[in-house]
Amino acid sequence: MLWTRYFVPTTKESPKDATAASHQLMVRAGMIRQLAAGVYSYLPLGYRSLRKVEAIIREEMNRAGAIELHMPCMQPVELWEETGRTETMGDVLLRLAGPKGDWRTQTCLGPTHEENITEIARAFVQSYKQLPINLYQIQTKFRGEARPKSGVLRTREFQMKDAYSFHRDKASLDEGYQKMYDAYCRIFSRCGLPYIAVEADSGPIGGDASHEFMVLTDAGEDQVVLAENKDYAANLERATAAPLVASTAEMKAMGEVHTPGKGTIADVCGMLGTKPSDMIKTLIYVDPRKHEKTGAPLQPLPVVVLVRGDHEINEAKLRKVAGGLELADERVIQSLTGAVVGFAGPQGLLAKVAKMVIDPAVIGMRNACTGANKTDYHVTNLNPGRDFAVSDEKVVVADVRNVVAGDKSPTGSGATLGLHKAIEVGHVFKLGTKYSDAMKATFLDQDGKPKSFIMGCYGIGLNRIMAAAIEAHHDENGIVWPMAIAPFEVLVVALDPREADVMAAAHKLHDELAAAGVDVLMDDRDERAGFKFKDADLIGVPVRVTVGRKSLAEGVVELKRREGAEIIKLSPAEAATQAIEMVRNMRK
RNA sequence: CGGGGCGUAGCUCAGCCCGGUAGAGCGCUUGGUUCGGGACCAAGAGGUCGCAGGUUCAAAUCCUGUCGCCCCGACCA
Repeated sequence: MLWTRYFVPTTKESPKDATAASHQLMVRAGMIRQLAAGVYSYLPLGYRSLRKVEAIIREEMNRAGAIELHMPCMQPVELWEETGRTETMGDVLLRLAGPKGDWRTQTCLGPTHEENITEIARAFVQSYKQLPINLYQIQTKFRGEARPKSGVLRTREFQMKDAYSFHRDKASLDEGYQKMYDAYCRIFSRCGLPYIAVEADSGPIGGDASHEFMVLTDAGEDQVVLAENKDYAANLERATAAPLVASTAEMKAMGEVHTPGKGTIADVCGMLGTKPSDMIKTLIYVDPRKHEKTGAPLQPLPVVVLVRGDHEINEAKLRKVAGGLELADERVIQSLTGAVVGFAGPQGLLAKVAKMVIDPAVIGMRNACTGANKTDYHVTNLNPGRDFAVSDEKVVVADVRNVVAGDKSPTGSGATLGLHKAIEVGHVFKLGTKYSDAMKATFLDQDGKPKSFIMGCYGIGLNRIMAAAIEAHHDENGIVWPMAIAPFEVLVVALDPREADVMAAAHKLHDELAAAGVDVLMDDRDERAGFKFKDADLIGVPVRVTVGRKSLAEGVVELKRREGAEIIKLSPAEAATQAIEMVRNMRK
């Protein structure tokens, strides 16, 4: 491929608002172009790379025994009503607009395809003899993301590989899940990603086991908890820590202090000189659900949640023990505690609430400080068990906090946990029968009885793989592509395109490489050397062969890898051989 | 959805406060000089100033509305 005959619109400047390195570099390298918020065109260079990612995924999925099919982007809303996900997906589900009663209003663009695939299985898979089966597709997904960001890391339209497996029993699901897990490891390794697999929360998609494949980088939006000895890795939403050591301090007499206007933990600590870890944070939640007809709240009483002052509530964990709750507004808090926001404490509240959820870290506290349920006052030396109940039918003691850096690994190894930002590039779930039950998708088992399919589902974000690869592999000059997903494998730079000898040698190199099956691009532009080297580094082709007038006069060309500074001078023929060798070694 | 910011040439931005001929750099075209790490000189092409109303003799500039984009937060296979 000749650069002058190709289309690589590189630029020196990148959009001011591009903060992620991958975003800046993809724009500057002429790989992508934004059309609308969270919507991108893939220009030839970007598309070549995306197609390579796709090919690797396809190969590995096929190798793992999955079968490719293709489902529609355009789907009837009715399908989503079968599983109640019009509700749970909310605005993420993109619906077409149209006049009332028009077919368009009953049509949406698919954000994922559990319903679609389950419908297919329901129609065609009737016997246990057809199981297990894993069906996948690589296809465009649409999601009404509230806030697209970081270039192609979070978009409203993106490419996804989604696979769905169907099983007759748990053991078969476990096997299928492990097969996908292994396939994912191979895929991400081949793409050159420094990934880790972490335990994950399955979120609204449901199911009981799940792993996310993460690439650690500050450009990511997810938070991963990692033990320093690597014996534990989990998404923050899901992560737990070893129990904290309970204090054995002697209980002191409770007191009350005047803390005018000090409604936050930081304020109170600043004034009283206590540590946040000696405070109890008292949060008031309400159940937002209402009776369909009357509009009255299903649960009129609030729920109180206690965590230590230096800890944060983990809403996902809270949802599991107390259902979907929302933070109460000022009015509810005032009427419950008799104080303005910022002065709530657990003492004396139990009778007035539906439930009190206490984080175990709070149980282990002694002589804590918290709000006095009286505006501008706090209490000191509050003791769980003595000053408020920690066992009662309304009390639930459960881990509802986020792990913090410095916590210890839940494996018991004593390893310290740290927090890291990460990009989620893949996610595998054991779904169980959530969708097959809802959609009455059954097969006849050996005993002649209908049973719901036991399902798994497995997603990979192709665009994120590209972006994550760039986040992990770039320097101040540009992208440093892993060979397997580089848009081109070798760049032949012809430095003096008006010299017949140079062009003849460059063309010959180009043709030899191409004939050997190497993806080769030749920069034949009539530009100055520096300009072409800058572009070469920017687009990050892994192997560069420079053909220049001076060195050619000595009978050599220059071979250089994008990573590393070493320049090898070789005869053109030898350079071709070595470049081909390099490419083969680096492809994996 | 809450808070903030920005829409002026293909790109990055100035001009707006204080109304009066629409600008710079990069990129592009032509000619010349240069030629191994984003060269230089000269001459050009290129913009209904997001859109719609309003105020005014006169609006990129002031007012109102609207659309789009970005950032922080909330949300999130």
